[in-house]
Amino acid sequence: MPELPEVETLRIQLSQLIVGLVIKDIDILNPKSFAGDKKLVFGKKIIGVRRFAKILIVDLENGLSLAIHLKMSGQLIYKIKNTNKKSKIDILLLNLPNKHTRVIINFTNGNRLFFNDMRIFGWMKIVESQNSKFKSQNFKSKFKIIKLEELIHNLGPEPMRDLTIGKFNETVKGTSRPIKLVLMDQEKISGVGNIYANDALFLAGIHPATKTNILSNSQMVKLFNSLIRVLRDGIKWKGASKNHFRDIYGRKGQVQEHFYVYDKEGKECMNHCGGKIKRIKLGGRGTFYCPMCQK
DNA sequence: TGCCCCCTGCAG
DNA sequence: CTGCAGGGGGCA
Repeated sequence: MPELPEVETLRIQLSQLIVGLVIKDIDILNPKSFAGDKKLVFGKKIIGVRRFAKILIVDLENGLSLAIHLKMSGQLIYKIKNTNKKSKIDILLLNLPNKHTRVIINFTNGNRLFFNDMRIFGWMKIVESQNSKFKSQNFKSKFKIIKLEELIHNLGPEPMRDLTIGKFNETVKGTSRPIKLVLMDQEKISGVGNIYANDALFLAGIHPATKTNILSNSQMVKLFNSLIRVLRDGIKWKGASKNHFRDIYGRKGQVQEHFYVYDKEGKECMNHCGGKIKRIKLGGRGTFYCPMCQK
């Protein structure tokens, strides 16, 4: 579920909460959700939290990292060890672990990080970080350790961090695929998923099925600016929680209150153009647009 | 480049 | 019951 803004929301929160903590041990409740030898990170301190597109990287002091992908239904929720103080946040978290909890990271201070994932598409993997001093032969491990580089080297540039309008043109041009599929193709542009692709195309006034190579320069400029805008607003509103997404405290984001066309089939277009939002299927994914405003 | 699949659960 | 869900890997 999470796209770039949702994962970025978690990265910001996690970096405030878990950097400096030491992993005591890890409970793997579903083996499909965790890859690697968990013992390699026991007793290791967390030194940073990074994000590459929709992948979170929790860096450890020994040159290993925990890579996390939430896919469609993953949640990361941090719970503080029993406190006497009752905050609103505690009330939200009364029942964890729950039936969808797949992994629990236990820290030496007693706090815990819960990885919930209803559909079991998401994963946590132990990886060797770039520039790490970690030597795999020092460990008797039955698992081959993946390099972080292998996980991320197919990712295209991220719109906000890596792209200008010129580079955006360069990356995207030359294909006749529908523009929406190109926006969602992680090897072309990384971080954009179904919600933000739909809404960016609405803001840009471009029909999602438009062949990419017939877009004009001015349309490309508009699209790039729209993309940046929906992603930036997405982070500002702490992600979209139409379904599963929760922030690190278990709270919903606000983006779903600001959808332009996503999930609005049959509703009046918010431009008051008189059109109603249509839903079609593109690349197997639900696609929403205003037939009046998006040509 | 497009289609099926991985899974669980919910709405219609 | 069918179809669908913020993703993406593997296969023709």
